[in-house]
Amino acid sequence: MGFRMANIQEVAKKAGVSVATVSRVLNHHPSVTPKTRVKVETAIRELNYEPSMLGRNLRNSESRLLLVLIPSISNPFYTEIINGIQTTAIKHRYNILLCETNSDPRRENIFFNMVKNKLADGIISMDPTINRQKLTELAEHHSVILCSEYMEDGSIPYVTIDNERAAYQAVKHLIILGKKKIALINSDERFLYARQRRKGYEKALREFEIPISEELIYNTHELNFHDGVQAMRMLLRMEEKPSAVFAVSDTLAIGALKEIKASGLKAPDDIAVVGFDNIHFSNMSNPTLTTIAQPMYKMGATAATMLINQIQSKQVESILLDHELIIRESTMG
Amino acid sequence: MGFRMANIQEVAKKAGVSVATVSRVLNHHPSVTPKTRVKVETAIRELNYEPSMLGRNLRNSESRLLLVLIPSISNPFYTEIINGIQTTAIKHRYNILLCETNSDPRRENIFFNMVKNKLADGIISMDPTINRQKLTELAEHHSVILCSEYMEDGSIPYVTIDNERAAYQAVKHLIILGKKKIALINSDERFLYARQRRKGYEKALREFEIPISEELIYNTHELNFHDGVQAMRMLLRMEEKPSAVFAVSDTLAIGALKEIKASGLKAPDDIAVVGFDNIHFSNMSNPTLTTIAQPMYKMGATAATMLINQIQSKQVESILLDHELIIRESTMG
DNA sequence: CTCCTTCATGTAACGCATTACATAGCATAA
DNA sequence: TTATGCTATGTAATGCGTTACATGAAGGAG
Repeated sequence: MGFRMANIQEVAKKAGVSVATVSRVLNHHPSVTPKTRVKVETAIRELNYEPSMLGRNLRNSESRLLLVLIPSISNPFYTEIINGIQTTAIKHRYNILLCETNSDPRRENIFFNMVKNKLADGIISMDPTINRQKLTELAEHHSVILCSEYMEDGSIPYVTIDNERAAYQAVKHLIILGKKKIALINSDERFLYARQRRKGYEKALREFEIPISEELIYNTHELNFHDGVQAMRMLLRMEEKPSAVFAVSDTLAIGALKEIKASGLKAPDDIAVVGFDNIHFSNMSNPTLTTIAQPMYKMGATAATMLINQIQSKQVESILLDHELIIRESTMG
Repeated sequence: MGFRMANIQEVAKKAGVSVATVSRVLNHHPSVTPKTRVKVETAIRELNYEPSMLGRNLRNSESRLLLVLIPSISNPFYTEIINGIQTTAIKHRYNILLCETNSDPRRENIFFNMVKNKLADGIISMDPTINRQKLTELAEHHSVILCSEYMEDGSIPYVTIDNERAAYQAVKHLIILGKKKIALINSDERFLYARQRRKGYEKALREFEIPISEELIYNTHELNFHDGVQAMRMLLRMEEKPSAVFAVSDTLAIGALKEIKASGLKAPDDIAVVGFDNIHFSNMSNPTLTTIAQPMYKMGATAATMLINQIQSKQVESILLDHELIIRESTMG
């Protein structure tokens, strides 16, 4: 594999011009004679030359590459967001690289370094487990945008939804359907969104004067289907079973549905279920899942736009996007 | 954002040594006095210096970054493979970057260039729509491994399963259950795996002297849930409905299941369904899905090992891994 | 005391493209 | 014809780390 591509000097030599002229041809400078241009272009073709991104970045401090940090690609929640990022980036002649951190700090570091070293022009982070301090440090001198998950101090621009209000609406929907004993399957409350959604849950209960019971709140370790099954299993062990469940993610909710069915109960009549995220599969489950839809594509697109603006030294402001409650069979069979 | 990290010369100056010495300290060269080492390390700490990957790559032709090309991250099939790649790569001190091509040739090009330009050390491609010619060209002088999808001419090393045999077993399973009218929901037969799975399907039918009917073969455009629904809908319009379906992907199969249920039929009694891939959700569908499990993690891990070996100029051979038929409710309720 | 070895450290070239500045050449006007 | 301006092109510095080779000093052997 010890192969060297032709470089700019070889092209210059072959074309009988200087490297500067070759560079000018490459960059479509106006001040090149058509005759010279042809000579250079011929040499480029003959040598099969392609300019090195490495040399170019070194000189320009620009790679036109954006990094997108996700904790795990197995979470379908990110799919549409990435779509939005990708499409927007392409439109502005940027490319994106997906970086799966698996919440491993060493890996984070490498990606941060890529930005520091001009291997990438900026980062969109969707990783809630990221090292806040390091990211904040990075953001002092480089372009960083937070997407979906964010930091409350607000020093890094973010785009997200109003988690508290979304959770509030989801739970209110259950209450209006006549459900009183509403369980919450929440994820790890280290995460901001988890704390906010819990707040919304409690707010709805309080508003309708339903007592908040710690027994009805189950915190999972991760967001997998299996965690949902597990959580529901625990909730069904209660003497007086819940009549509704709000799960902070669709994967959890689908797991809960599965367990409800396994225990011989029926959704929504015995237990109604609301999820969160409106992932593709929420429409394929049986029953189909009532859920909160985040404007994921738009969120991604917005994040990308913000990042590109920031790279171009424009002022950017954090944005809250609207969500939507999508009512399906799991609450209104 | 116009910020410059300290570079090696500044560290050298501060420590009162030459850049060479700093570089030696950085690379743990033995020939540095403990005293000098301390001086340099202090300067590094004080300046908050981190070596530039850019300069280093430029010089070393090594980035310790691997590219993983996937057509679309929305396909859960890739999740476990990527896991395997990632874990193996990390073990060898490599990092991976996920590149979603969306089958856009322009984007492919950028990623190919990253390799040509030493921004990455090699590529694992899982994209069946990739430009074969360009990839073959790239592989002449750079490290490339194909994973899951491959090219028959064999000039690029690959790791995959025996698709024909897997399909054969899936269909044989249906036949043994007493099903005679077995439909095939295949994807676009431009793809090698699709042609191979069809071959296996036909082989099983022939072996049991069941006539092959073009009517029972439906080709989808993509692999989405919705394509599966659509395909099943068409198949259910037939006068004599199929009594079993083999779908070449779980997402298609789950779509088919959904449509079967929607039309008032029951799986597996009326129509048995077998999928392919054993994605996470195949265990959550209702009924759970009989499917072919590919050793995805192992496939990824193998691909990564092969790539790293190739980067280190070792000889690598293509590998066929074993698959497994996982029997669940959709064929044996 | 001199010569040679050994080891720590320094010097400078290299990899690649960009671009400010310099220069050559030509054309136009006086 | 000479001076002046303009344009096409070239020269060389720059960004950053690595490493072959050079150099210097110190220590040992004679």
